[in-house]
Amino acid sequence: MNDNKPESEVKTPANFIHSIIEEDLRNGKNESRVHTRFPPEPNGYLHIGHAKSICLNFGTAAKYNGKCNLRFDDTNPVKEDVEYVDSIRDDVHWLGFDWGGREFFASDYFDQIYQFAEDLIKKGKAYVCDLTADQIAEQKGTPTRPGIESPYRNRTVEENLDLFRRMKAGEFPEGSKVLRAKIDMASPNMHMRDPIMYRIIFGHHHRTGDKWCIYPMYDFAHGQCDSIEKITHSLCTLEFEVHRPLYDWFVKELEIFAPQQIEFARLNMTYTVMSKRKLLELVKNNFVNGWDDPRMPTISGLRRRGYTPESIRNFSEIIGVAKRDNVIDVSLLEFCIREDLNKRASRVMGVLNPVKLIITNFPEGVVEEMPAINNPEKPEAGNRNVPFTRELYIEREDFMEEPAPKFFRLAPGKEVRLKYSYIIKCEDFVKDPVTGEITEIHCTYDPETLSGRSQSNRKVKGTLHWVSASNALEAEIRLYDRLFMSEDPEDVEEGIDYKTNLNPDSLKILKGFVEPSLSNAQPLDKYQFERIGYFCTDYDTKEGKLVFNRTVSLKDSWTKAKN
RNA sequence: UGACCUAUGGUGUAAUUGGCAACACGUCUGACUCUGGAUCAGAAGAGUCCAGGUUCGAACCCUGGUAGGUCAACCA
Repeated sequence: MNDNKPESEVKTPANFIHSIIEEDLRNGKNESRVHTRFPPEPNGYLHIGHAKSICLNFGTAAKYNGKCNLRFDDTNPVKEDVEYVDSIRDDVHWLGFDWGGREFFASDYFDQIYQFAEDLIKKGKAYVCDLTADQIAEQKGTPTRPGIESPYRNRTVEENLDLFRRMKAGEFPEGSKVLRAKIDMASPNMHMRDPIMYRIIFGHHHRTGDKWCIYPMYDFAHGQCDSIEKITHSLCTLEFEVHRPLYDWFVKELEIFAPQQIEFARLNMTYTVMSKRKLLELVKNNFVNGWDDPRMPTISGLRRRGYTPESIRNFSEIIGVAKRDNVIDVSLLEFCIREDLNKRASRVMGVLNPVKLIITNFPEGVVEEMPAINNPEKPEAGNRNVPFTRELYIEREDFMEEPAPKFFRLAPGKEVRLKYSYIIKCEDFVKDPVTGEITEIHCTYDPETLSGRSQSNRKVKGTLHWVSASNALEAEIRLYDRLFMSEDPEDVEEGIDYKTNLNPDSLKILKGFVEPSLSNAQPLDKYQFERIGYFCTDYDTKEGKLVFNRTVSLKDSWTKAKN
């Protein structure tokens, strides 16, 4: 019973990261500051897994009155692109987070990082190595076998400094030399075996252009950037756990501000893939229609699908943060969007798979305006009128010539309520003699069953949605389903490609009809098509052409009972 | 045959630091309903990876196993 408690007093779910932070706060560490960062590499679009990280980083900062920076980790010019920078900014912003002008790029710090490298050389902790990539890999050893030391390991400080400066000056070809940290080739941690700090790349950088021909590796950039920005808690995913000793080593040797790296388990979800590499592959090979295809787990895809920022933030909250590997059931994501859209989406009527229904005792040419409630969950959303006429379309599925048990809908001789309208009775139907398809359903209506009239409270088992055949708008309906058929698409036998698990029916395009109130629907407007599901207007909608994407279906106990 | 990490209902996350395993999703009932939606009421489902130990008492501590994950890119 905390109905009267202000939001801030409501207990928020604890996680191990917040426990660590609260401990730090108690100890007055970092002057009790909390400063996080979200550090994407601009080499792809953000996905729902990033959303988890974004919500964690920005959410944590907000919770402890701290700050969160947006920092692009752009240390590899051959993979990165401004297109991605722009999409990342849009997505983080759309999710509802603001970095208050603290938008940084690792490349902003290249001068400083270069200086750090020289500092390490001068301390005798780094050296220029002339080994080839293959040789370095070879001499690195394996997790169970120690590596061997590079023959260049003991060059003098002067020689190293000279060589490194000449690397910077572009005197050596790509791949001919690297700068390595001098740590321990026998370390059980592979990352401590004289890791590469700088490599030569003559690519064009999206921000620094051709200024540099040497670029720092992740390990010699990330922690340094964190330190420069005085990040207190550097949150990252589990695979960086083994990098932490190196992260700490650089910070210690450089004698610079020491952020604390904390690792958490990345998000996995059923029926989808989450690696940028695979998502890029799906886009590049046209298995989907771009990064923002509504079937993609990208933030832009979810947006186009009709997801709201609130639902994604809530999802991130609900799934929690821990260190064990996890696979979240997509049904939880679907629950989050249904819950949100149930409260906010306007109800409308749309018929996806139409069959004509004629009310034989209703006058021709008459249009009756039926008042309809826009959102029963939100009375202030008001009402609208829906035109009712003699000829309607109803859902083909809502009629059965020979009704199955517990089928509460229309069948010969049966009565049903037309939502916001009359109770009708099925008198007859017309069937195509060749195809066997039902082409027309003939009904009679009872005028006294309209709201407010004498028989309006009569109970019938089923209520159907409908549109007026003469007034409805044609619309393209895109029904999206899960992208993959198997729960774990990547779980394939040796030699089998995960793409064989792609769901061939993940997109079905229909021509349907919607009520005329939708004539002015704008892209991303969200609706509930009564009894069917939540839909949102697609970007492809333009004057005279309506396109709706199905976000998620309504829970459907009839379909479930049928099977 | 190394290092590091992890192990709690079908799924995910808790358990105020040693005190009767809780919440959410999902599943199943029933009520209500002009959405087979929503809402409401209820149920089933784990004895916490295994084996020992400490303790009046262990999901939490100790010992030893087992299983899974990560690490050998001039990627991040």
